[in-house]
Amino acid sequence: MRASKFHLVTTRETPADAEIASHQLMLRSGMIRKLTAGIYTWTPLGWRVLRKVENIVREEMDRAGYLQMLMPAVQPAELWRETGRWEDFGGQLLKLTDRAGRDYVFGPTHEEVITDLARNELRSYKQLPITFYQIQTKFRDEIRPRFGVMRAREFLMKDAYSFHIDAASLETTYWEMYEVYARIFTRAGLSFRAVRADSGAIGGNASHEFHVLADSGEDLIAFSTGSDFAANIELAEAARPAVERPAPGAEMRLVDTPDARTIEDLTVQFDVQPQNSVKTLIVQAAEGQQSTLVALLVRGDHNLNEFKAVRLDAVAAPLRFASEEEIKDAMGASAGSLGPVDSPIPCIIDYSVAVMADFTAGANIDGKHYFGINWDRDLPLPSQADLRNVVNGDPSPDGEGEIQLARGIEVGHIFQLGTKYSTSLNAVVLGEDGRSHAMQMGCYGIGVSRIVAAAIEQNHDERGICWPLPLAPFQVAILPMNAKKSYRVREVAEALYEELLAAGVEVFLDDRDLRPGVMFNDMELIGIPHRVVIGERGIDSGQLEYRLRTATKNEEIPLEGAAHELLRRLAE
RNA sequence: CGGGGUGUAGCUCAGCCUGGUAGAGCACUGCCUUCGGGAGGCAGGGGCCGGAGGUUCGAAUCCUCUCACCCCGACCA
Repeated sequence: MRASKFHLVTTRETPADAEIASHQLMLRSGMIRKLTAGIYTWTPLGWRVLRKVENIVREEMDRAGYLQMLMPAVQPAELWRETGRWEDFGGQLLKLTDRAGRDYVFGPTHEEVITDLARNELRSYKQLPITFYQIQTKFRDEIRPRFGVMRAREFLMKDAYSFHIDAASLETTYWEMYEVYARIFTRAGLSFRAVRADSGAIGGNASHEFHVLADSGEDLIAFSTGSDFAANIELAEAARPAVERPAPGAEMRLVDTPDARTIEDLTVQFDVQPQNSVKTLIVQAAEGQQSTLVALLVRGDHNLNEFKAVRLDAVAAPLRFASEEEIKDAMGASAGSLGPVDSPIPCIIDYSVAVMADFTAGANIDGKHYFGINWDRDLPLPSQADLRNVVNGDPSPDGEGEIQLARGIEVGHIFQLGTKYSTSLNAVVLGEDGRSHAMQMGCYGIGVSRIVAAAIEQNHDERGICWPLPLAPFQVAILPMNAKKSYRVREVAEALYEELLAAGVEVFLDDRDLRPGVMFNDMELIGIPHRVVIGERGIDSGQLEYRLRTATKNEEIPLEGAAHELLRRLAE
């Protein structure tokens, strides 16, 4: 590609509304343009990268024998009513109405459509197992789209669906897909981690997420230093403390703490360590409990894990924190002065709270805390559960090694759905036994457009993007210095360009006749991995200046046979 | 959806408090000089100041209402 024929529009200044590196760099390099909140145009530059990701995904899916297809983006409401998701999917579902007043959705996912197809097409276990996939635009009306294409409302997704006669077959395909995903992210040149995940609202048994590791990631993932344990923090169990509760060492006393509403206030104003205090959180109780609210207690330096909390029988689903008024009514005190002593509502404490002694908690009297609380002596030990997020240094739940936390960007998610959709949509086949069986299903997603942003998060520096070679919009940039004045520079640049082009290399010739600094900065911003500079000096000495985007120093390659040398380096 | 904020040229922003001819830098067009890390000069094009009402002789500026976008919280590829 010649720069003069390409649409390259870079900016020096960072658009005001871009927060994270990938969003800023995608806008500055001109890869994307915002049309409206959470909806983006991919320019020719961005589209080249998006297509690279898409091709890797397609090639690996095809190689595994999965069948590509294309389903409609606009789907009739009836199907969604059949599965109950017309109501259950919530506000993220974009609903449309046609001129006759019929309802539709713009597909946020395609379980309904594929299962409808499957119930009409699949009759016999002999047709199973089978896996379909598509790469298509999805729309989810996110409450708060942000970070550019990282969390867009309209986005490109690869979604796959598998159908099976039994759970064993589903499991086989599931793990096969796990391997295919690992190959895809490896080929894309990404550093990633597969972790156990909450199967959430989609339902089903096993589920794994694939995360690209990046400090700006919105998810926390936990993995073990001593084993292959890896899980989303939502799911990672906190090991029960191995220690016994120490004997009481202090009297319980009521202390005036008028200005202490948070654990931090307590540690600043009094001689209290966060790990020796207790946080009391009030949530809605499940139907039929003795009280409408329930108190959840975690150590002051721990955080409540809402996914664990909501799974407790006593707690209402979905999780709802009590309002200020509800707290005041039930407890007689405001948030900030709550605790287990004389609590009018049931308490559930985290395992780590059960082994605390001489600890501090609110007194359920505004502006007062109890210091030196001890279970059994001052109040009965309440029921216990795993309520908290794991933290760095916790023992791994499998007993091998310690927990380390890292930030990740979720780019893939695989689920074993079971028969959730095949049952509600009556997708059955005849088995070997001559009877009808609801098909077992799996579903498997990859955020194709999100991968582009995630790759940038993981691969950039102060100058711009550093594409992994498989994702780069162009592999080689040729920068002629002062070409207008130098016939030789033009000749050499053109010859090298043509030679690389003929060899099938995606090469970008910057023939814009700009000042060198502008070209260098543009090529570094858009992240082309290999760069060759052609100038009079180099031609005289028979050497061309070469540099890898991620390198800090120039190298020289011989002018004679430069194309071959570049091809060799590209193949490395 | 709650809480906070911003809307002035393609981009980054000033001007608004204290009403009186709409600005800068970058980008864009032409010419000249310059030419190995975002050059300089000259000349230009481009804005119903988000929109609608109101106050006023006069509104980007003050008031009311709207719309859009961004940030902080719960969801997801």
